Parts: sequence; C-alpha cells; structure tokens
Amino acid sequence: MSRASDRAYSAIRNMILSGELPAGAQLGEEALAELCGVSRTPVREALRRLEADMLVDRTDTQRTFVADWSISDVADAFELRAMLEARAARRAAERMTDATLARIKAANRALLDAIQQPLPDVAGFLESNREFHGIILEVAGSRRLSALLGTLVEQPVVLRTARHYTREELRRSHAEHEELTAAFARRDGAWAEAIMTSHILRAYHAYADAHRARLDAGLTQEAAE
Amino acid sequence: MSRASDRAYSAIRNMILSGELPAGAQLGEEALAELCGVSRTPVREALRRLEADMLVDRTDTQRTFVADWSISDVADAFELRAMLEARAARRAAERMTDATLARIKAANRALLDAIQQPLPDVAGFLESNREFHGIILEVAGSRRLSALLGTLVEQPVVLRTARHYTREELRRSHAEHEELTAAFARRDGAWAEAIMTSHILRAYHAYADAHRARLDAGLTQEAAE
DNA sequence: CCGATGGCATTTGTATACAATATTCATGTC
DNA sequence: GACATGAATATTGTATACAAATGCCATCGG
Repeated sequence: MSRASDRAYSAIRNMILSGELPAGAQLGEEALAELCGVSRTPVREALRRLEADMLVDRTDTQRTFVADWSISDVADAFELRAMLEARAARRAAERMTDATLARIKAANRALLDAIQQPLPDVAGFLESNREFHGIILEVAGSRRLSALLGTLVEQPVVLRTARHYTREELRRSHAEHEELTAAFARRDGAWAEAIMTSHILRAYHAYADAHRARLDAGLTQEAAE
Repeated sequence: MSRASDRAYSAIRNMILSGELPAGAQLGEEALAELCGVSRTPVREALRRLEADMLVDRTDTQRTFVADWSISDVADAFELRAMLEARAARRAAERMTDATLARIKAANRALLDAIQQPLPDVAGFLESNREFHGIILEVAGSRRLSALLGTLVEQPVVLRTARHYTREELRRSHAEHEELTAAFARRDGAWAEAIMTSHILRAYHAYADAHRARLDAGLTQEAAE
C-alpha cells in the first residue's frame, strides 16, 4: 500500500466513506492530486478503481462525482449482497475444516468482547465482523465471489449509520453469527445459506429503519451525521 | 470508443478472447503500446480494466499476464452467472411490460433466423443471444446486477467453444428462450428464475462436455482451436 | 429579455521523460 | 557444482508537458 496510486485510492475512498466528500461533489483530478500529495497520474488510476467500486460516477463527458446512493441503490446492493454472501456461506459450510471453524469462533468471541465493553466498541465490532465474514469468503474458495462482493460491502451512508447501532442490535448480530457457526459445525450448507440471507437482510432493514427515522425527525442526511 | 484507452482496451481484450494472446502470456506495457499504436498511458488504463474483468492476472510484483482459466474457474464463473442471471430474470418477469416483451420476442426470432440458415450463422446467433440477455438485464433494472454480470459473461475459452455448437444445441437454446418468454408473458418470476438457472447451467455442461471430449481426443487446448 | 455564438478558462486525455523496482545473468565463493 | 551476490537490463510507477475536449461567460442579434 505504499505506491502513490494506492495511497490516493485509500485517501479518496476514506473521504467518500466518511462523508468528508459529500455525495454529488465533483472530483477534479488536479484538486485531488494536491489533497493526496501526488501527481494526477496515480489519482486518475485511483478514480478508475473507485468508479469500478461504484463509489464515484462519471458523466458522459468524463467528469467525475461522488456517487449519490439513493435508498433504492442501497436496497439493491443489500439484496445482491444477501444473495452472494448466502452462497458463500453455503460453500463455506460444505468445505469447512475444524481449523477454520476455530478461527470463525475466535472472530465471533472478539466481536462479543467489543460489544460487552462498558461503552460498546463499535470500531472493534466492525473489525471483528469484517474478519468473520472474510474467513467465510476465504473458505468459500471462489475468487470471483470474493471479487463481486468486494464492491458491495462498503457503502458510504451505511457505514456511518453503523455507529449508531444500539447494543441490542450488536448483540443480535453476534447471536446470528453464533447460529451460523452452528451451521458450519454441522457442515449444513442449506442452513448456513438461510441464516446468512436473513442476517444480511436484517442488517438492511436496521439501516432502512434508522434512515426513515432520521427523515421523520426532519433532518437532512448531512445534519444527522 | 474513440479514446485511445478504449481502443487499447478493445484491442487487447479481443486478442485475449480470440486466443491470439494465449493464457499465461506476459503483457508488457511497451509491447502492447506498440501493438495498439498508442503510448503506455492508455495501455496501463486498459490493463487495469482487464484486471478488474479478471481477463488478466498480476503477480505480486506487478507483472501482467493473460489469465489462465482452469476448468474450475470456468465452473465457478458459470455457477455465479447462473445465480445472477436467474435473479435478473426474476426481476425482469416482475417488471415486464408489453413493449419489452415484444423486443424480447423479436430478439429470439432473429436468433431462430440465424440458426435456420443452411449453415448455422453462429455469429448471428451469438449477437441475438447477447441482445436477448441484454434486454432482460435492462428490464431487471439493477445497475449493480448488470455490473456484476459484466465480468462473468465473456470467457475466453468458452467463446471459442461456441463456434463448435451443433445445430441441435443452438435449437435447444432457442427453445429455452421461448420458454423464458412464456414465463415473462405470465409475469411469473419464480418460473423465469428456474428456467434461466437451468439455461445457464445447461450451457455450462455443454461446454464442459466439449472440453472433456477434446481432452479425450488427446488434443491440447491450443491444437483444438 | 431570451437565446445563440464565439472565445477564454478549466478539465481531462495522451505522450514522454525520468525514477523506482524487479529480473536476469554473470561472477565469485564455499 | 550449487548457491549467494551484485551489477546490467528490462519493466513498471510517477511526474510533467502539452493536446484535445468541455464548460463558462460575455457579447451579439433578434
């Protein structure tokens, strides 16, 4: 990650995910180059990668903007993610080894630790959650599946919403992970697939509810951050 | 498609899909630049896009090679494609309009025409087939689904195998398209999804059988072309 | 006042030069 | 003879200059 184009990619990506670069903002290559302390060449490369990630949009005349995720875009992404992660879970269950099962259990223990802090450690939760899902994807053993899911997991608004998860919601995630672990222990692909589908779709509705609540409170998305 | 980087992308992509650049061949930026008549800059951009398409691989030290699709890679791609196109078919059935249905029927009529030539017009078949699947994807109305499928449809070896389809296999494709059209006419998403799954998986097995036959004949993949 | 037109400013695209890194091959040492 | 070492070579990464295109704004004509 020391190449200039990688630094530019991470920097711009983080600014988009954090909301520092708001949806709809124009991304001029020169301006970004200055921000990242590199020349336009690596910035251009970074922008193309972000375009493939669908984090930025380009107009017909080659101007680049921060992608504006409508609520239906988010729903679309979650629906596809549910299908793909469920497939990954099924494959993982069918190929599960005891060693991998131990890693999965460890990840979910770490996740529980993060939740049980006096103040829930959301960053730690997200990290363990990423680890948990990452192991499953690894065991599923499909490069393509991993690649496809790559563009679906990180969504700007959703990530920011995660910070507001209640302890109850975090606990629910942990419980679902435990159930997934049980399905893996039994090598039951159909069960794992079903739990994963419901796990992702529940997360989607948690987000959608929070989103609606903010709208009802008469706040704009910006103000709610 | 007049920008130099687009031309480079198409040129290199075609050389890979046609087999002119064989699997495993190293892709030097300078050499490709000369081949395409452009400088290294657009070639680099093209290579990044091809990497995202998984048509080329890069080593840990940034060297680029034509991706080598093992039979299990092909199986993996088909499995995912079946899942995603089936989902698209379901969504399309649920959103079908009479106007779109007419376009789908027209595409399949064109496909039948291509088949019924004295010598089956495989290029025409492939074109109509692309059109047929393209309309479904369009009606499915999910940018992400389209994007994900984009990297799965064109597979180097498979495309070359298509040339050897028998008239019987082509007819079978047409019949399955007809059945899909019936499901669309009824707006029956579950039916459309099931037919599409079986349509893609049958195509996969047709390829796998042909592949095996070539191996049994003691031919290398190259020699069989 | 509205819309079209032309030219200036800005932005993106491409080529090229140079820097950094990887590979190769010859050389020397054990 | 095998392996490590290190220059020579080849390849990729980045910066920059310039070309092409796009957008903006002022001016002009209706």
